[in-house]
Amino acid sequence: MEEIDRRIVALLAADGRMSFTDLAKETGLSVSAVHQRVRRLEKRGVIKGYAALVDFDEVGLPLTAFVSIKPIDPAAADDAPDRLRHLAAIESCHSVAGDESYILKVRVGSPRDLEELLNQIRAAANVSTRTTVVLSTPFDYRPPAV
Amino acid sequence: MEEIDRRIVALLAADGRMSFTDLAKETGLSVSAVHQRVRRLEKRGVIKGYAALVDFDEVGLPLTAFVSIKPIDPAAADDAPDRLRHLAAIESCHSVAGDESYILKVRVGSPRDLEELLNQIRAAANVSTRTTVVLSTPFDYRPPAV
DNA sequence: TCTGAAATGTATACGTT
DNA sequence: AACGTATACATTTCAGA
Repeated sequence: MEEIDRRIVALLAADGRMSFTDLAKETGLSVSAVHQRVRRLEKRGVIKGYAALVDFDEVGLPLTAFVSIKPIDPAAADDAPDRLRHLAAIESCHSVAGDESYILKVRVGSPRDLEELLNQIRAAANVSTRTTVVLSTPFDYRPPAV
Repeated sequence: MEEIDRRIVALLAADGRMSFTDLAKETGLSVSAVHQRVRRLEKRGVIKGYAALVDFDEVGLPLTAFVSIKPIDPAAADDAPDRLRHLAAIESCHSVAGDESYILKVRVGSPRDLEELLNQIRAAANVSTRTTVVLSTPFDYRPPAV
């Protein structure tokens, strides 16, 4: 990818609502040229979307945890992501190298909600779970240095 | 927090560039009422910012990993986050319960870059590291169901 | 905290280079 | 690819309820 496109991506990753006017100033292009480039980056999937970054404590989801999962039956088909997608408390699902097969990041309101979620995960995907509770988050969602 | 504010937060978490006009339609408020609420949510820190979601494969950062760290000297002051913040490849830093003290999520271009980053982490924070490489990401950055 | 209207600023389509 | 212009649309501010 080319220099100006990288710059546009970096600027929007850091401020997803930056106006085309400001992007034009930062890149030295005209507003319409920037506009074209952003639309092309969206269409090509380089920019997959935009999100507001939310303070989870403020919206009733103060408990974050990492949940590593391992199949109970290693011979069974591995469709865990499809079986877990409907659980909205799971923010992300990464397939990983190592002893376990996936690492999930989950957000819930309370330890009780976490307990219930773990039961749902185990039942839905036929897996065992290992949970690491997050105590605090010094930083998160930092934009990539593209 | 109140019903309409929750809805606004959920809508912006799912589409960070949604216009005030559309937010007004979705919530049944006037444009200026929505506008006021969004500004208030931003000011109160419920909405911490906005980000474009980037395809990391497309911007030259195809390798993601989780790095768990543990202090070499357990008696030393624990200022690892401050010592690691300057490393842009670290997207997030969570203090966790369990055997290790922090879990970092990192993005790099290649195994060689990962090796170098791990050396920087160990040197900067005087920690040992345990790295779990991400093979694929079935889903990520899902908006919270506020 | 809301509304509606006015003023300003931005997004987008289109024609041109 | 990029630019400039014209128009449509969105944001922002403000007075008043």
